[in-house]
Amino acid sequence: MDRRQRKTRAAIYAAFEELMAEEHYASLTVGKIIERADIGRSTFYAHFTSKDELLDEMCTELFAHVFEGVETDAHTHESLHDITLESMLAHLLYHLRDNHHGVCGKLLAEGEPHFTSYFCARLGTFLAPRLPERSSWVPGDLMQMMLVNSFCQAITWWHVHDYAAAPEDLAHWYTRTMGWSAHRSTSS
Amino acid sequence: MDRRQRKTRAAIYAAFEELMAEEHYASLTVGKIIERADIGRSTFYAHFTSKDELLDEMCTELFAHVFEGVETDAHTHESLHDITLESMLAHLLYHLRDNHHGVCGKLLAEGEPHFTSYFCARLGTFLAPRLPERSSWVPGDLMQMMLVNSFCQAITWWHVHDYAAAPEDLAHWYTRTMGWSAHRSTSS
DNA sequence: CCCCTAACAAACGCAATGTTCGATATACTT
DNA sequence: AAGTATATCGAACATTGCGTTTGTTAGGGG
Repeated sequence: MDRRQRKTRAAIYAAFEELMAEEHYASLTVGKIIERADIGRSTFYAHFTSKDELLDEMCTELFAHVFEGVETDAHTHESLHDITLESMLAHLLYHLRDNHHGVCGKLLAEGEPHFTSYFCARLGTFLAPRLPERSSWVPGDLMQMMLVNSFCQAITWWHVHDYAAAPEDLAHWYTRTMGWSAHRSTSS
Repeated sequence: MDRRQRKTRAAIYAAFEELMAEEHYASLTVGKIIERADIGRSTFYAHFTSKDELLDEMCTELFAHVFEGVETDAHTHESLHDITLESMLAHLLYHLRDNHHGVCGKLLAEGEPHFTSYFCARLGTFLAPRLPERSSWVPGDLMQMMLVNSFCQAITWWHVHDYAAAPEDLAHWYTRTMGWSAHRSTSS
C-alpha cells in the first residue's frame, strides 16, 4: 500500500481512538475526526464511507486481537486440562480491559447498537462451542442470547465501575449467576 | 387542557405510533411525523422539544399501563399465595405483547439506547423486590443488571420470532435459565 | 526522471434540526 | 353572542452534518 495511504489511515485511526476516549461515539462526527486527524474531508471519504464503517473496520482488528489472544493465552498459560470456562472468560476480560483503553466496555456501556450487535455476534461464536450442555427444552438461540448478553452486561458494569474488580472475580460472578461456576470447558 | 391542544397531541401520538409500526425509530424524523399528523412544524415544537421527548412521554404512559396492569391482574386472577415470579413475568409478557402492537419488543429489538435504558430501569424497579434471595457474594447491582437485561433479551427474541411462543413458556424458559424456576414471589 | 495517484481545499446540494413571526382560526369566558 | 386569549399555521431562517465534486498540488514508485 502507498505510504501516503498508510499515513492518513494511521492518522484517522489515531484521531478516532482519541476522540472515542473523550466523548460518546454517537456524538462523533466526520468533521471532528478529520479536524483531529488533520486531513481533508474528501480524503476521509476516499478511505471510509462513514464513521460506522470506520468503527466496523476497527472492530474487526480489535476482535481479532482480543479473541485470538484469549485462545493462545489459554493454551499457553495453563495446563490443557485446567481450562475452565471461567478461566477463559477471565482471560477474555483481561484483554477487553487492556486493549485500546477498554473501548469495548465503553461502547457497550454507551449502548451503541451497531457495536453491541457486532460484539454479541462475535462473542456468541466464541462462547457457543464452550458452553455447557443445557436443558434441551429451552430454545438454543434464546439461551445463547441471554447468556451472551449477560456477559456484555457484566462488561458494562465493570466499565462503569472503572474496572475496579478483578477479572477473575467478574468471571466468577458471571458464571455463578448463570449457574455453571465450576464447569469445565468443552472445547480443547 | 384546550381542545385544540388535545387534538394535535392525539394526532401526533397517532402518527408516531403508525410510523413506529412502519419503520425503525432511528429513521423517524420530525418532518415525517408532522406530515403524517398533518400539523405545522412549529406546532410540533410547541408540544415537544424533540422526537426523543415524544418517545419518553409515550414510555411513561405505556409503562404505567403495562406494569400497573400486571400488578392488578396478578392480584385479581390468582390466589394471593399462588403468585410466583414466573406467573408475574408471564402476565407482564402478555401486556408487553398486546400493548401498542408490541412496540416495546420492537424498540428493544432495534437496540434503541434511549428506550432500552429507560425500559431496563423501569423493569429493574419492578423486579427488584420480587427477586429471590441470591448469593450475597455477587454485587447486587451487577446481578440485577444481568437478570433484567436477560429478560429484555427474551423479549427481543420473542419479538423477532413474531411472538410465536406462549408467554408462559417464555417466562418459564427465562426463570429456568436464571436458575429459579419454581421460586415464589417475595412480594405480596 | 516522469508518470501516477493520493491528498487537498473549497464549494456544492441535500436533509434534518430547531426557531421566529405575523396572520388566521378556534376555543374558552362573560 | 361578542370579545379576548391563545393555539395553529405556514413560510422563512440559520445551523449543522452529510457525502460528493472539482481542479490543483505534492508526493511516491517504476
